[in-house]
Amino acid sequence: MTADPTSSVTQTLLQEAWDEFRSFIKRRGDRVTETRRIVLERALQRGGHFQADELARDVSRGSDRVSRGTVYRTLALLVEAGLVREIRDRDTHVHYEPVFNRPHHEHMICETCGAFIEFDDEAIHSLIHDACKRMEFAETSHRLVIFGTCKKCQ
Amino acid sequence: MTADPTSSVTQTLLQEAWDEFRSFIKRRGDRVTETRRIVLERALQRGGHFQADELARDVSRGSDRVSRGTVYRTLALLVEAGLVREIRDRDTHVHYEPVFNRPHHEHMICETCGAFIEFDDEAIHSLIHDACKRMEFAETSHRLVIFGTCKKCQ
DNA sequence: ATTACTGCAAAGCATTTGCAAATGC
DNA sequence: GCATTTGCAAATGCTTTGCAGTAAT
Repeated sequence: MTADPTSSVTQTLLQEAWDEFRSFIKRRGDRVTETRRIVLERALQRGGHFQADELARDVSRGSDRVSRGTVYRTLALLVEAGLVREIRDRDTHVHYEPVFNRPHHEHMICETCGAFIEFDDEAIHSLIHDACKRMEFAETSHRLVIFGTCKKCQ
Repeated sequence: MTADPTSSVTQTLLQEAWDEFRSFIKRRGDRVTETRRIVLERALQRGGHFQADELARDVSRGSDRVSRGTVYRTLALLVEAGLVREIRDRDTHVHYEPVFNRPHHEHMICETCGAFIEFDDEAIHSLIHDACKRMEFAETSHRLVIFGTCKKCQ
């Protein structure tokens, strides 16, 4: 149901995300800038997961250039806004994943080809919820990663 | 059921761990050294989680001094040997956790005080196993982390 | 005797930061 | 006009590496 192969992010989705980001920025009394719009756009356009440095390199070329430092600063802002989330699983570097308008899901990581496979399981969530209750722990979020070999690589 | 408050690692456990590490080293045709024994010992003595740099600092003082570089190299070896595992959750830096003779468990991380709370849930494992079967994914390991607020901090 | 291991200090590298210039409000 | 943001480049801090000396087999 995606729009077109080159950009998996529809214009409408981008618009909505930008509206949300803008409102977040204003709520904090900060400034809505073109630079921030560009970073958000490029981050969402990457689709799947990406690294800060990767995005920084991408954005440092072309007409809409944004400096490395600013990419890092804006990414942190996007995380605070809840539009992007940090993933720390594999290498030393933080990976990011857009969360805007995406349903909750867990990951399987193929140790052979590196693929991120998304899946979800209501029953697991429910058990996690129970475990928190049992331990008297107030959950804000959780993360489940399964390492192994994907179907293709077996 | 722990031995004494100052070191939660019994002498016997240390001995067993060292035997296992030694056998791993020999199997690879590498060399069994005093330095490696010291790093293993200090790593296990830390109990809970620790960071490489933390251990390096700890070990760089006192009579049994081991250099920073060697700590990192030995830690990598311990991971390969399966005596210690890497945890990448919180900050940019890798955390380590001894796995020798410790039962599998998941973590809850308190976002207020930073505590690592360990818990386990057979039912969750079983569902994870089912999910892998469904997705035709061959699991080698998994990791579940729940973020939130612990009982004390609520 | 060989070959691996260690310590040291230097190099790497993603990320952060300080500061002057640019920009939003 | 004033405060925030940006770009640039330099600094940071953990981690890795090269090399000469040391130790294990």
